[in-house]
This record gives sequence, C-alpha cells and structure tokens, in this order.
Amino acid sequence: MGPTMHDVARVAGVSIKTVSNVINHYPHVRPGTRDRVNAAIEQLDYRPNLSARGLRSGRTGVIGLAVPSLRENYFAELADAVIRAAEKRGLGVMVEQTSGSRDAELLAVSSSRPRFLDGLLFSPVSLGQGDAEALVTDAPLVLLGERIFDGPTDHVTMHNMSSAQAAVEHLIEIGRRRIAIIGAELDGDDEASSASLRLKGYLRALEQAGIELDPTLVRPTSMSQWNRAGGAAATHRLVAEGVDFDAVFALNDTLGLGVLRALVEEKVRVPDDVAVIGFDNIDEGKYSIPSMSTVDTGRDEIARIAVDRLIERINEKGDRRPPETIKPDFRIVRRESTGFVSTE
Amino acid sequence: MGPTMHDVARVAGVSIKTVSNVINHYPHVRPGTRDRVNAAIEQLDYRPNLSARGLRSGRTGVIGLAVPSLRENYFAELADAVIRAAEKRGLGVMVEQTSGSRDAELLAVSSSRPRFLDGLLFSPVSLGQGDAEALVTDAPLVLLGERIFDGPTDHVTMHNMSSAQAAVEHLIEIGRRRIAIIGAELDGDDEASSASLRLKGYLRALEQAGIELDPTLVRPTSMSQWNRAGGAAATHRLVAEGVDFDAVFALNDTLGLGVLRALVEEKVRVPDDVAVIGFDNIDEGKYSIPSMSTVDTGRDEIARIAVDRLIERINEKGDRRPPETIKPDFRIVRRESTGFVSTE
DNA sequence: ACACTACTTTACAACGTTGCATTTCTCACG
DNA sequence: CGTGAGAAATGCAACGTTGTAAAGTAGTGT
Repeated sequence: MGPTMHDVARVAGVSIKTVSNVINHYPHVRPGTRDRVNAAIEQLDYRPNLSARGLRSGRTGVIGLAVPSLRENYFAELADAVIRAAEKRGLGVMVEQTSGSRDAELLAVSSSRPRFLDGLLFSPVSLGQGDAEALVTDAPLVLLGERIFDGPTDHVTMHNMSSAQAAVEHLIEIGRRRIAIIGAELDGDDEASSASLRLKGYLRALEQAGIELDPTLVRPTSMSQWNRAGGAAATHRLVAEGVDFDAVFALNDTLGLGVLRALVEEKVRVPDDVAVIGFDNIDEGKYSIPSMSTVDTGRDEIARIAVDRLIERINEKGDRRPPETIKPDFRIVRRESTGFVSTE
Repeated sequence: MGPTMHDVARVAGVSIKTVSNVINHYPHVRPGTRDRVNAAIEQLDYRPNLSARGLRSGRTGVIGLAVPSLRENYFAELADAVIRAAEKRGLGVMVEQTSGSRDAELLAVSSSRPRFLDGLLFSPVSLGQGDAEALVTDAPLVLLGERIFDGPTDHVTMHNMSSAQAAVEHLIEIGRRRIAIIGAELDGDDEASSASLRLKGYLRALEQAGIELDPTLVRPTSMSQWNRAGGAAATHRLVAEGVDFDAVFALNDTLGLGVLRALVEEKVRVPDDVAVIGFDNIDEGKYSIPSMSTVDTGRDEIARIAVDRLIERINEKGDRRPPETIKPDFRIVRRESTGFVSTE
C-alpha cells in the first residue's frame, strides 16, 4: 500500500482536508500552502486512491468504450482516437468487446459490469431502433457512429447518406456509370443501419446523374461479412455472373480491400477497368496496392466530440439537456484506386 | 444511485454480511439462504459497487494493458486477445497507449495513473535492460512480448531467435540464398531488442546453411519505422542500390506488407523473383496480395498466459515466486509470398 | 441430556477520500 | 481599534464493501 492523504498531510503539516483541497484545485488555498502540499506529494510519490475517491464522490475517472472488436481496423483506430481524447481530459478508458452480438451489446449497456464506469461510449452494431428503450440507463451514455436514431441519448455519428452520395458522385465524375455497391441490399429491413443509409446515398447520386439503377449491381454481404473476405467473395461473384461494371463502391474499407484483392485475382485492372472507393479511411487504405480512395468520416473528431459530450453529461446536474445527434464534416480522399496520385 | 447491499439484505431478510458472503462464494452459506439472497439481487438488479469493493479489499477487478498504439495491427490484435482472456477471468481491461515513447512507458509503469489497477500487462518498446529497476513496483506487472530479460518481473514473450531462424530456414529451403533482412542493423546497441534477437536467428540460419553473410543485405529502419512505409522505403533503397536479392525477411508483418507493396511498384514478382516472409501473423497478411508467409508467435496464447500469470501474481501472498520467462511455441505459416497456396 | 465440533450467520470496524458545516484567520474599512 | 466579510483551513461523517472475530445453530458421540 502506498502513502495516503494522511501521510501527505503529516509531511506538509496541514490537515488531510487541505490536501484534498489542493488536489481538487479548490480555489481558496494559499499559494504557500499549496506549494508545501505539492512538495509533500512529490516527496512521497503520493497518488490518490481512485477507489476511495470513486466511492466517496461517485466518480472514478474511467469511462467505458464498447466496440465490436479491436481486430477490425476501423474500431481499433476509433479506440485509439477515443483513448487519446480521453487521456487529454484525464480519463481512463476500459475497453469492452461485444463481438457485434446483440446479447453482448445489451449486456454492455445494461452495465452488467458492476457499476463503476462514469459513462459509456457505445458503438452498437446489432441494436436497432427497437432497442432504444434499453438505452435508458442511469449512467451517461453516448452512441458512436452507427444506427439508432432519435434514441434517448446523444449520438455522434457521420453523414452516412450524403458522404456515400459524394463517394458515388466521385466515381461518376471520373466517368463511371456501371457502379456496383457492395455491402447493401435493396430492401433491407433495417432503415437505420449504415448500410441502408449509404445505399440511399448511392441511389441519390445515381438519380441526380440520371443513371438508372441496375439491381444486379447491388450486392449484399451478410453483416458479419463486412470484411476482406466478404468483399472478395462478392466481387468474385460479380465477375462470375458476368455482370458488367466499371466501378465499385464498397460500404467500408475492409470490404474495399477485399474487392481490390479479388479484382487482381480476376485480372481486372484498377482503376483502368474498374475504379474502387471505400468508406471510413482506415490507415491501411493508404498502403494497399493500389492505394484506395475512400470517405473520411472524421473519425478523430467523432472521438473527440463524443468524449467531450460524455464528460458534459457526466457533469450534468439535474437539468438534462435534450439528446443531440452530431455529425462532423466528411471528405472524399482521392487515391490511386480512382485514378489519382495519393497525396496522403 | 442503484441499490446497495443494504437493500438486498433487507429484501432477503438477512444481514448485509450474508449478502456479501453469497456474492463472494463463501462456502458456508445454507442453500436456502443463498437462494433468497440471489432472488433479492435479481429482483433489485443489484450490482456491487466496484469502488467500494476496491477500497475495502484492495482489488478492483481491473487490469491495465499498456501498448504503443492500437493503430498498429499487432497490438490491436494483442489487445483483443488480452481483453478476451481477461473477460473470461472476470477482469476488465483499461488500455493505455504509450506511443512507444520512453517517457510514456516509464509513466505507465510508475503507475502515475492513480493507483487502482490490480496489475499491469506491459508491452514495452523503448525501455531496455537498463530500465529494469524502474519495473520494481508495488503492483503486479507482467511484461509482454518484447525486450528486457532477467528483469524483476514475469515475462511472456516469444522465441524471437529460433523462430526467426526457422523463418530464414524456410526461405533457404525454397532455394533462396540472397536473403535481405529488413528492420535490423548489424551492430545494434540493444542486445535485448526483438530486432537484435531476430537478426541473430537470421545469422544462425545462414551459418548453418553455409551461406556467407552479405552486410549489404541487412537493412535497418528506424524503430519508429517498423511499419509499411519503413518496409517500402527500405525495399526501394535496396532496388535503387542495385543489390541482388531473391528473398526478404521482414522483421514484422507491417514491414513485410510495405515490402510487398514496394516490390510490386518496382515490377519485381513475388514470389518468383523475390520471396517474402514476415513476422507476427497479423490478420492482414492473410489477405494481402499475394498473401504473406509469416511466423506465428502464438499471440493468443501469450495473452492467455500473461493474464493468468498476472492473476497469480495478484493473488500471491507474501511468498513471491521468482520471476519467470515464458515462451509459447511458434510455427511458420506458409502462404503465397513464399510460393505456397495459403490454406489459412 | 451434555459437551464438543462444525457449520451458519452476524456485528463492527475499517479502507481513503470528499461534501458539508464549521472554525479560524486575514484584512479592509468605518 | 473594533467589526465584519470573505478567505483559508479544518473536523466529522459518510460513501458501500469486506476482514476479523465472535455469536448463534445444528449435528454427533457419549
């Protein structure tokens, strides 16, 4: 056991409460006293006991982050961004993996884990609009980047529809007309899913460009297949069926990387024969062969905003602000897979 | 605030201590009593307050994991494995990023973060043998996968040298003699680094095969360049200098992916002209073009063992076992980049 | 029926910190 | 020089849990 406030107080020649006041930046402490206390803290290498503080004040300084899996690059990068943002604010982050399963997601929110997180950042995949009520919890909760609208909580997400539209417009600009979309289906049942929203953006872009929709270009993958394997499989199927296409819009980057892989195997040249654009701007797309164009949805900003918003909620007393949905700006990242020299 | 033990005790008609006993699986509780308590817990949706428990018992059920960055796939996958293993044991994991900087690493260990982690899993990059004493802390500490031998702590690591040797032997087996190694330098000052050890394996393999060392084939990258960019740059330099080589041993997989990328750009065929093998077996190597052979160092097992060992240390009373170094088995994963059809 | 043992339950204090209420100090002002 | 107001410092209780030790209960052998 390390030194406690009592030890510090004794060394500094003050009361234990004064030590507490110094640590918590209570304004009315004389500079001299503050210095003596800080010196004692230094000398003893004192660290406050978070458990005790948490017990007394109801705050632990730890927030939770629930994501499907860190093995998915997008979520690893999101976690990185969240941890950085939280650290700047003096918070620790406990990471929980839900593996995208409904049960695990419900569990994560219901704070089945003994209560001691100050709040939770939650990136749901399986929960939908119908589960909104499950999100009504005592602990502050901020949703990240997916699904569930008009829920009872803040939601930091992305411009799914308009950025998808912009991505497809990018393909149209470079002269493509037969644009396949991978990862969505035309009559998906889940209106609020990223897939549906991005599909909607795709449809709008086509419509505005006066291109008629060809349903055979819309290629679903099972939700658990939003990865390289899924993207590759869908692409192979496209080719095998003899579908004519000159571009692919992959609904996320890992799908897109799978698409690139499959196109090489099928001896299809990128971007000459087929241009490819992904979604999310994960690091890997910078280094793929060819480098992959994509949509940067502002991941870092999402993380920063989400952490700040969660902190606000944690500090909120009584008068609760109505929940908000926040979407940072997006931008199209042009790289080799759509015929540009990658500059970033 | 949720219900407390007092509430449960009242509902179940027992003393608060009995509730505690039930929760902690104290053996001498009559089944009927246990059931009543459990029913009350269920009914009230009671969750123990971890802060209080932590204060009283000195345990929070949370361990720390300090890695350089989750953006590096290897560490993201390691974190995934650790979180899974910890969850099975009922522990939460707080993730801290050191960005590989010495200061941040020292900070992470010195538990600058207020004491409340039960223990720490630490994957150092910058700390070396000289910092061994800095690792003497009150809180249990287990090192993961890199550097520092004969330290004062348990160390779950990998067979750096012999697995590197096996990787190079694999290249020799398929007939390569001019094998470049990327990520190491011949007179590195840090004997305990992964780079040095893996280089040693490389040298041994050459020696046993009677191949003379050509120093121009040993290509360093700065430590902060163990990534795709570093691998690509080193490869481009190799080619630019007109060095003759028919294989590359990349000291980790991201370096290797950069090598693959650069070779394509240089119009060098893989594996026909140059075979490539990486190190670590990150997911991505499975899907690269071509898929990349590598060394599987038993990451999942490392995580599992490390968590178990940390738990043992946490539970240890007084009689401390001497620190151990544990290395799971490794194996060579043969994929397309060394001329095999990838089966996994 | 009685002691003895083993099982079951309980009372109480303590973990280290902070909120509240209170006391003590300092200094400007009448 | 006395007063009052605000600043600075303090004392005490309480947060919810568990360890210790002790009390109560049942079961066994004589």
